Amino acid sequence: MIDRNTEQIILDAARQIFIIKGMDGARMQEIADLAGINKALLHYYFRTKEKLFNTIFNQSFGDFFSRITILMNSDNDLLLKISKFIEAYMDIMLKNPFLPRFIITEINRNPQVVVDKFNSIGAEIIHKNIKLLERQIKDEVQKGTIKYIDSKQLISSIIGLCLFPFLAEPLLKMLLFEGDQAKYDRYLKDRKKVVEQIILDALKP
Amino acid sequence: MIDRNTEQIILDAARQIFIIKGMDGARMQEIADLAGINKALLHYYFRTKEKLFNTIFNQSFGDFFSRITILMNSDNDLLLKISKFIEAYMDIMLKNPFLPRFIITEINRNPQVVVDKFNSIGAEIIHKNIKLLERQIKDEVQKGTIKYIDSKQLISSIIGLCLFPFLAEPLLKMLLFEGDQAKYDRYLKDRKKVVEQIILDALKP
DNA sequence: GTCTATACACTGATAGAC
DNA sequence: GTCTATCAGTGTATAGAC
Repeated sequence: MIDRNTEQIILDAARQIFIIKGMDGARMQEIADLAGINKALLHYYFRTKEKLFNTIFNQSFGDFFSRITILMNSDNDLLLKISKFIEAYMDIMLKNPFLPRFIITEINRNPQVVVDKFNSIGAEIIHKNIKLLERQIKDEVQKGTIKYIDSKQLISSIIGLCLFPFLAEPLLKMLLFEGDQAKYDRYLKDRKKVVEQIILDALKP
Repeated sequence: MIDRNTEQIILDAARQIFIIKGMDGARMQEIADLAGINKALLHYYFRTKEKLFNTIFNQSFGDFFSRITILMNSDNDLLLKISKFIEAYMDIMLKNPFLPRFIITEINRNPQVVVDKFNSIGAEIIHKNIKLLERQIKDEVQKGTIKYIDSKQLISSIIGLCLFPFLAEPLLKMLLFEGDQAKYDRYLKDRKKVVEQIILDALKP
């Protein structure tokens, strides 16, 4: 009925196109060309462009969040947990540098759909983990182990520091590195330690 | 020849649509409807969709950078300059919350065009200001007034901390605030001081 | 300057042969 | 499962009347 190999080839091609051009900008013809097949076969496997897109988006989005959840699940000491989170998070992004922009772009196009997908993928477990992390932060603040900072501000700062270089890559590369890719890669590589340092300084009592 | 009033109405409508839906997702019909005119008139004023889009994008992009340039031009002491920058930058974004996502989305679609536009808008003056700021950072590091940090890492961290809440708004609102807009507005309002605190802590020798 | 009507191109989707 | 050919819908753009 379905050739898993062909299906995978289509998904790989679709992912590349959708991630760069987004749902609206992507063309079925482009995807077919990249996959080395014709349009009709795309529809044979996925019926509509929207279904194909949703498959890609759900994969990426689900992957994105499940990895984060795993990261948060460790029951380490807070500072160690944060350090490990930053390191692992940056590693994931280095392997999927277009993912953040893809998700943000799609959010821009249709925020509601993203919220719905998030809920269908497993909002509860993620919420639970975030609440847990927030509680941990508040406890440490209470104990005086770390300086006062609002837990939501801290979490968004960590993620923002990690993601921004990927979200704004072309701009930063142009503004700071005169378009030099090698220098930008070096910057990305160094980023882990910098983010860790900034966050730890911010928490030092 | 051209009714400046009608032109402005069209631009306002086009901006709203393009900023949310992007170049590919926007429809001329939608823009015409929002402007209260018909499609033909859009073409009378701007000939093509692409020209209309470029007008909007260049305005937004140019505005975005010229404001930043002005901010950087003050010859204050570094720490004061950074504090003032964060404050003014956040104020600009609070007034144009969709701007960062609009620019990132367009970058994703066509990075080269963005680079070209950047160069045509006035890359030299911006580069000059960035180099100046980098020099200032390096000098202060040298003098020991601030702790060592790579100047490019510092600059991107400041901007990232400011912009991320706007870039990822729907996600953050959902993940951290259960979709509560009022809470999110409060978070944004507090953000200035948090970013300032984080950066100043990172620079404390 | 502004409208209605329409031309023209493109793209998603399907029919049907192999 | 895979292809070629084709349809139907949509969207940009223009022609021409007022």
